[in-house]
Amino acid sequence: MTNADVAQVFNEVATLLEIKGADGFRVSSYRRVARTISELATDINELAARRELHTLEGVGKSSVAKIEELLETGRLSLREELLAEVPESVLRLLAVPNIGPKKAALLWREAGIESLGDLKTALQAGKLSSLKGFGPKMVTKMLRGIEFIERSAGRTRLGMAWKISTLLGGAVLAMKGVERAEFAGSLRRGRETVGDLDMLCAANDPQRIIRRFVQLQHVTQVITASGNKALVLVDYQPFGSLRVELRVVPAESFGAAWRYYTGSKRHDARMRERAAERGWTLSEHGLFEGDRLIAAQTEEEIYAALDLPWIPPELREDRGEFELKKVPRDLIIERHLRGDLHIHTVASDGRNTVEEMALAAKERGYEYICITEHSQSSAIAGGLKESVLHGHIKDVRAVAERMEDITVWMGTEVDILPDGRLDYPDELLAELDFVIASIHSGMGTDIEANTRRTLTAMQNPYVNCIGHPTGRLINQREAMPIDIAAIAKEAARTGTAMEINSNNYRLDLKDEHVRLARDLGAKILINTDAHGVDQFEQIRFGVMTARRGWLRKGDVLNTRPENSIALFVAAKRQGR
DNA sequence: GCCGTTTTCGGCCCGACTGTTTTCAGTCG
Repeated sequence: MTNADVAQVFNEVATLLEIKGADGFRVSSYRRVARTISELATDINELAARRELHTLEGVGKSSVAKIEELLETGRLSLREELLAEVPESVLRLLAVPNIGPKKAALLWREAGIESLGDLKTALQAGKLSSLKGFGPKMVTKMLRGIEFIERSAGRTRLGMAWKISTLLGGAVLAMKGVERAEFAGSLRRGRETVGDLDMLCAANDPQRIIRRFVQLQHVTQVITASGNKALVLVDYQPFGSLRVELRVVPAESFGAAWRYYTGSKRHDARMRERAAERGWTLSEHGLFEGDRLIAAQTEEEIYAALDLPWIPPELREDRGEFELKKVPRDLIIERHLRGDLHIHTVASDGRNTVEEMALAAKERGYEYICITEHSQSSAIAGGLKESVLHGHIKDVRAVAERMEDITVWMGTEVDILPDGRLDYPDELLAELDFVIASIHSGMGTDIEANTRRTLTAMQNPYVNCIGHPTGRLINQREAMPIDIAAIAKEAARTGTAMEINSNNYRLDLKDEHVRLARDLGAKILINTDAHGVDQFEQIRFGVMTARRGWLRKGDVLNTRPENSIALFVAAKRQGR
């Protein structure tokens, strides 16, 4: 079992206990164990073998025994006992708004509801009106919630949410009387997906702003609107629809509200603890000692009052940010990046020419790019046959000659074949400046086979980077099971970088994997995998992901000048 | 279930909102 497997079981047990009505603190301790394990840089099996499980934060005697049981037998008797009482499908009811553990238990016990489908049918038929907490308003809300779940499959990709937020933010800022408007929530923290968009604005006349807001052109449904807030559904085609919550807050306490609604919930909980230790209270209105206001106007003031540096939103996940004496000044930002080494053109499945891509990159202030078309096995993606690649190398070199103020390298995104060999011979790879190797097909379910396949590819002296290492497509395709820790160690050993693919469908490596890989010594490359000039801007999402993985400038290969990249390649080829 | 100790129990983050079997439990963030 992997760390993620163990964590999932603990999470499931927590939810099952919650439905059964177990003590809330007991429930949270299971969640805490799950979290600790999922964020662990070490293999849980190793820790268990070394008898060090008890050293983990929040893991006591009882959890040690349960982890050991899981690792030894692959099963957990507590989980099985609970599942004998509560069917697994009942867990999914919790995704519906206004249904928590209590109502889920009620639905299942009193009405025999075991799935979302059951619930929808029963709600529509008006069969639940006798149940406590299922009045007409609740029924309407729940039905809308179920429809939303069905329509959006849960969460929205960061890239789409970003587009919508930009458009909507502009509309709100343009309203008379709005002094300031900002987004909060998981969008601000740069999470790969977003549930609802949380938006804040500062204005004196909240009711007027709310009235205007619900009448905006793209608002298709008003879910609630009262006083200083509104929850609406907005629809911006072709990007899609999303729920947006706007709160109008006073400018004097904007920082308090922004911090609060940015979350994460766990980060906020830790902040409240810190406030409580000092006998203070912290809320969306500010930091208070009794009735006396200590800080509210800016986030910085609040953090400072609690003896903390201002913590960047991407770090607010309670993953160790409270132990920081100061936030690293060189935490990665977009401006640190000097180039992009994963770019497609019309020669394979891109939409722009080499020259167009190079000019667009130069426009962004990049010093270098690398053209990396697909290889012959990726037929659907217009992969280049060996003979065609020879010609393309000449074409790209010719463009490179002509370009001023930007270096254009020639590379490839070569397929990693099922046995770990590459889709081009070494002699051909040797002619290229930089080689990304990626898996595009035959992503198996066997973690050992997948891992071996990638390890083998990394051992090739011409492979400089593993592209999108897990192959996931957010909301579309699961990540293939692969041992990231093993790959990161080998990456560090062989001098191979691991990619953060900034495309908002991929964001692969994902945040926790980024941090793990960094901790194990791997260098990271943040690329866009741009298939057109319009996609360079997606680098933003890769950088956010990198920040969520706590990367600093020095951890990222493409913050280095071009000669240093060339040295990185040469060192591996020469076996240094 | 965990943790720390004033050490084997008692506390663990908490305010706002909402529907409503009207006085608060349940949910949310």
